[in-house]
Amino acid sequence: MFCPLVWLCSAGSLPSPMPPIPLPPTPCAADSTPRPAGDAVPHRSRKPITRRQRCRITTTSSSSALYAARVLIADAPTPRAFSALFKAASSSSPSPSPSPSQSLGAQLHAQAVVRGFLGDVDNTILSTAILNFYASCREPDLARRVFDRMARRSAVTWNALIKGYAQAGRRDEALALFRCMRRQDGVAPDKYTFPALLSGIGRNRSGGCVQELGAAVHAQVVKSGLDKDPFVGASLLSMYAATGALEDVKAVFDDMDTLDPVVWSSMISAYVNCKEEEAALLTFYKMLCQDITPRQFVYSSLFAICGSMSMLEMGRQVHAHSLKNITDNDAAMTNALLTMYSDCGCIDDAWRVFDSNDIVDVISYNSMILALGQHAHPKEAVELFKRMKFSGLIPDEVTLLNLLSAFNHAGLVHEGLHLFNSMLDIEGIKPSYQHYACVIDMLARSGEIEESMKTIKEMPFEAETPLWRIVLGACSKHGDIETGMKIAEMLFEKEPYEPTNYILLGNIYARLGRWTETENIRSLMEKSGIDGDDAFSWIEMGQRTHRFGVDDRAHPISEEIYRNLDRLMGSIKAAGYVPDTSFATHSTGKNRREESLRYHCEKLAFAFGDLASPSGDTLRIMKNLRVCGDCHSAYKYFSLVTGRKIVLRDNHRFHHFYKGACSCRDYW
DNA sequence: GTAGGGTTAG
Repeated sequence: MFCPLVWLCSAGSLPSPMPPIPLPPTPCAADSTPRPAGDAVPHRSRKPITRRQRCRITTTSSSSALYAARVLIADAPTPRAFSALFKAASSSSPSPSPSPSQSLGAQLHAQAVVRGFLGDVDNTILSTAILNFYASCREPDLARRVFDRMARRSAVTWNALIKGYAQAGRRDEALALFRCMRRQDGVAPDKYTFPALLSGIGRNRSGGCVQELGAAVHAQVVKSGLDKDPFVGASLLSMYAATGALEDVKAVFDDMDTLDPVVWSSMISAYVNCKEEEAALLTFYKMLCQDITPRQFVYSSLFAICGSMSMLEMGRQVHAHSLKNITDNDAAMTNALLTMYSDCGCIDDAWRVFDSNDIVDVISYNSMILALGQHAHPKEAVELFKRMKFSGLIPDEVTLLNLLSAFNHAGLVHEGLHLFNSMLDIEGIKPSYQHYACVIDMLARSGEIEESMKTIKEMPFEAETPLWRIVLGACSKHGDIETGMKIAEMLFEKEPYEPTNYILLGNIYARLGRWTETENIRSLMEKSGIDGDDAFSWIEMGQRTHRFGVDDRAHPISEEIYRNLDRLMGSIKAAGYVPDTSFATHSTGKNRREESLRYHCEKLAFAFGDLASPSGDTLRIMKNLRVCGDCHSAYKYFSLVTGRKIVLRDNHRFHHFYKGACSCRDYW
């Protein structure tokens, strides 16, 4: 049986040191003779460094740090000064290509060698600073080279190297180092070690028994007496949240007995990760009751909850709350706010947040392009993409995916294919599986099923079942029974218990009026005990969420809702609505099929909203599955006869109904 | 010379 404690205490060995290698290129290669400490390289000016310049080294961007570094080296070229400079170089964010901070660090490293600062046996502090610099740049192997050359290593040295491997996603090497550290005399894991190690376990969920590893490290935390430390506790919470172990998350939190804001923030985010939105909100209220002022991180999590659940009123309240407590702008929080408004169906509010944002980054643009695509504004998405490039920001793979998705939602196949075919040459981004999946979805959805199958065969990736399901859905939409059956058979083999596969094939038969086959599939599902997801819709009204299933009569004012729906159906029929019984999935006669469409959940939700809100108000309705074609038609007429704007969010996108038309132009 | 929490796709 696996024993965490035994595992952690096992005699794992530190990977053997690598052979010595040349240090990073030095700009002073010609002057490579090490100089004793304090022997300064000749310089042009010796202006004394000011207090403000020293401060800038540790607090500001790498370009300011570089300037300050030059001044400081000229002024006080001591090992201690170099350590401070490496700290400045480490503070900027890592980048995959050689960044200014990396080149600055490499220059400093060379200077330190040239000046002989690393020849001294007692160079632990400076070497650790250099090691930490490479670790921060996601270059753990370079950090390891510095580590291997050190005569003495402190706990700080070990911690920095463990962090380097953990943050680069190299969990096993981080763990091997941790085991080695435990065996060293005079060095013991401390409150810095565990956060570094735990972040790596949470980050890398592939391979090994992640939960057992986490539990093993947790046991070591307790053994070290650090389980009450807020930094260690927050790391433990996040690690357990990443592995989905909510009970362990709660146990750690309950044991903490802390008022530390980051621990509360981690707890809220853990609930969000585990899809426990109500518990997250409750924790937020408890946090406020403890007089802890929330920071940006907390609001980001709350906006994500309100968006995912389409709780607009709650979202507005949280937004107002954040305005009272947060004075400094933060890109991530603002981006979360933008997405919250979009997810709640308020694309105009999302625009307002985007336009008023002082710090606009790649994710801001990506989020807004995504929102515009989901709300059927492909032209604006393209304009924003151009604006993004004009501003100097470089689009990434998500940008192109979101833009492709905007074309897909609008059925702009030609534009989508043009972007896809030119993305490597023009934007320098190689299409990933997701880009292929989006294009295949676009082709199939538009009726080009043969072309989509050809693309699946030709793409350099193996198609996964969700992608096949998308094409099967398109076969249902376009009545391609031959291809649909082939895909369904393959899917039944791979996923015999996935209900959607059966439902989609059943829908193909139903839409072609082949009721015998439809019933056969239905009885096969029943015999096999396979249950599909029940469709439901919901609407926020009077600070409450009202949920409706199909033919649902559970609502307290159900009778009034049904009466209103019957009245509305009469009105829209008079205006020209004709029920589309091809969307009914039962074989019973035409009248019964019409009846079965009448009380679909999205129609009930609209009838309730119409009853419960002042005439003329916009109604925002959500559905957990794709909107039914007949309901889509009915909604257009609802908007016509009631004069209301209706925003319907389904599991894929938004439909804006107004004056008898939908923003999707009947393409979805 | 070292540490924890948040945002974008499908």
